[in-house]
Amino acid sequence: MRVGDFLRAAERLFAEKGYGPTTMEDIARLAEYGTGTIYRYFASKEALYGELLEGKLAAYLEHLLGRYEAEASPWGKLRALLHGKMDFFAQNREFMRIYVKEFVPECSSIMVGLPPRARELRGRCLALMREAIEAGVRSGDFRAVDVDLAVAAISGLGNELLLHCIRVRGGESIGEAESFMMAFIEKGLLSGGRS
Amino acid sequence: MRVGDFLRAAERLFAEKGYGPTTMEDIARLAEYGTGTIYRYFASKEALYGELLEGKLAAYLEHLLGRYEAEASPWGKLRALLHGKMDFFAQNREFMRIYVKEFVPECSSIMVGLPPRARELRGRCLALMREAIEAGVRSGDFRAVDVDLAVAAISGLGNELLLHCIRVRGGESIGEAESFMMAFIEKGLLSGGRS
Amino acid sequence: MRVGDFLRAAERLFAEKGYGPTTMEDIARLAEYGTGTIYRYFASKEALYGELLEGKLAAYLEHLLGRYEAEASPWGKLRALLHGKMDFFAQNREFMRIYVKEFVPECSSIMVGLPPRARELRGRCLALMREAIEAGVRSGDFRAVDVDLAVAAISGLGNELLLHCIRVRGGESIGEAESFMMAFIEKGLLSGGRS
Amino acid sequence: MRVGDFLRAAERLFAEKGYGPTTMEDIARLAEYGTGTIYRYFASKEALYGELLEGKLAAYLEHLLGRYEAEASPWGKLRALLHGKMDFFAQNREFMRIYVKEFVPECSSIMVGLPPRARELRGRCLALMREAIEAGVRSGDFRAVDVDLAVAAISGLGNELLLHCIRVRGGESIGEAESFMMAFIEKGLLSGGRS
DNA sequence: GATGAATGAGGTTTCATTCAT
DNA sequence: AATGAATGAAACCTCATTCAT
Repeated sequence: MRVGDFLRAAERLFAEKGYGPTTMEDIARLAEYGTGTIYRYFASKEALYGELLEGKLAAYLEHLLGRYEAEASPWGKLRALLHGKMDFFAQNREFMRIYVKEFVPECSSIMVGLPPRARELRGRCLALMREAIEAGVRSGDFRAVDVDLAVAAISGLGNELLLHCIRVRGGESIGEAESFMMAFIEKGLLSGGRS
Repeated sequence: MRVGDFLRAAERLFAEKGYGPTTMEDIARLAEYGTGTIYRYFASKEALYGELLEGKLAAYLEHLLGRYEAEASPWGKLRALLHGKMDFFAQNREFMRIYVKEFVPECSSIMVGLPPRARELRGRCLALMREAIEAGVRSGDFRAVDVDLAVAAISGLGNELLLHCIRVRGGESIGEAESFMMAFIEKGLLSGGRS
Repeated sequence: MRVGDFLRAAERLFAEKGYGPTTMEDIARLAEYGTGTIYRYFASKEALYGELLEGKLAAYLEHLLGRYEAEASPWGKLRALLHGKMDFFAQNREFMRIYVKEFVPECSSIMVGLPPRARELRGRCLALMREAIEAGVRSGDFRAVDVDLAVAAISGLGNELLLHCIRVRGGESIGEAESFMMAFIEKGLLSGGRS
Repeated sequence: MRVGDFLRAAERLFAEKGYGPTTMEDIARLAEYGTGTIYRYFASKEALYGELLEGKLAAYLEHLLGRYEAEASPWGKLRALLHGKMDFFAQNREFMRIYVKEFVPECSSIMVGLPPRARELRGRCLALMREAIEAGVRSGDFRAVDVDLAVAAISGLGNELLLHCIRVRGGESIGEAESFMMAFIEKGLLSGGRS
């Protein structure tokens, strides 16, 4: 399908060079179509970018939801989300770079112009983690933390670990990073105490 | 000083709109100079960006070093670094957005073009944390974790918490976020165990 | 062909105003295209200039070669070259101005930036005359002169005569100038002696 | 004298880089004055260029006139002019490059904007040669040539020989070139005949 | 539907000239 | 008188978008 060809090409180029430096001609050439053809499927460069984000985020949410709902306990749900994240991005490394650039610095003015649906999807992904943590705090499984801070901390931690795996280790050791992450979230860094 | 005027204006605009969408005319107008004047102080837009990063990172490193060296224990050093980070970025919110955009997704191709000195400074900031964690692991104060993963995790966690504070709470509650972060790094999220 | 349109427009404007004062917009307007269109065919202003020189010099060399090789005697060859020169530039008056500006003052620093192929072509044109004169000196048909000086003298003499024809006489009397040149080269200016 | 400092600096830079690429700041720096100071002595870049040309051409005319008037015979006058030319330019090599660029391709449109006095001075230099040749033709010392063509030919020949000397031989062998030129003008290139 | 040549608005950069000091 | 920081017009060049084929 042509739409998919363009999205795939755009994903690769946006991840490699960033949004600005990527030209519509680059995308068309990589997708092996004429430049003008893109405009039959996307209204503009911005719209193409928006649809790319939306599509990927929808897949990400789907990916998380299945695992999330299969678990009952808060800690199980949280582990499912974290595993799902590592899993999804390990298989979508190009998208990960876009995702991080776009959402990590989700400060007000930067988001201007982003399609509302992409925002909403991203919000629903985060809401799952919020739910899990809230439940865990309520049930006493987790410490009595500020839930929003916990969501932010765990998100950032996971993103950076994923980037580290790709950056330093060529993406080979995501399993190891995941184990580390689980232990870190469970027990922190200091030794002693919990056996 | 003119150089400072331009750097301040550039910092604000790069933080708000990102590098690409910010024009030299924007910067000049905000600094209240003519467009051509910038070029008496900076060779190009890229050079201006580079000098901005370098200057800020040098200040950041300085800021960290003082606190870091004043502490003796690994946990003290790590806390000093984390406090120094929150502190510095709380006072340099605009730079923080640039910092996160630039360094969080430090994947190979994205870094191309960044001035080597900025890279080096950033590397030295991270090296401090690496040292502290390594020492803690050696002394047995910290669990026997992979040091690189720990550095990545703690960096990402801190960045995201900072962003969260600015994003959601208008930057008022950095102290609270810092307390949360310390406890999270110390003990993790799960309750029980360590008293 | 578009490339040709641009080359023709550029030739005319570079000849009239020189390289610096001619703008890409001038060229585009004269060629009846939009400014940006030039860049689909030429990488830069410099590249356009280079390709213009190369194309014309290649044609000039071709033009000379045919006549040159058809002659056997040194004097015949030299006359062929001189006639070929007058002929070619009479039909390429605009290029002549560029040629003279570019190659007459072929002093080291001025040549910087000229495309190597253009230099080479120009060198091959001069080499033909050098060959002819060398042969004539060897055969005794010509006086025993320094060949390099003779090449320079005859080149400069021809260039200036061509310019004179265009300048003063509107280019109508190139035939007359050619006759003068042949006689001048043959016998010099002084009367008496050779019958 | 400041005016002289600026003219000297401008001469050197215009000769090296050409008119366009030379900036007023370049000139001021080389003359060791502030940029703005130039404008106390010259109305504009163009005016500076014009005055440079005028001054040099006036000196050139002076240089020629003395030698010219000291000779009585047409051939003597012509030789005086040619020797004067080689002499003057041998001592004013930087100016020579400017002179050639400016006057060799003296085609209508290129001269637009040149100060009338510079044109006039250049005209008077050429007029001397014209006079000498006219006299020689009238007296029968020279062949019955078209005087204008002869002036053009001899001018171009001399210019190119001068350039050749600087280009190829580093300006060391102007004497040799002058001898060649005299013989060439006298007898042409072909052997035989006149002893 | 598909194309890719054409476009021109807009960005970066240069530099002759001005003017407050 | 001398300066050099400041300027802004104008140059080169890019690229998202259009549209005739």
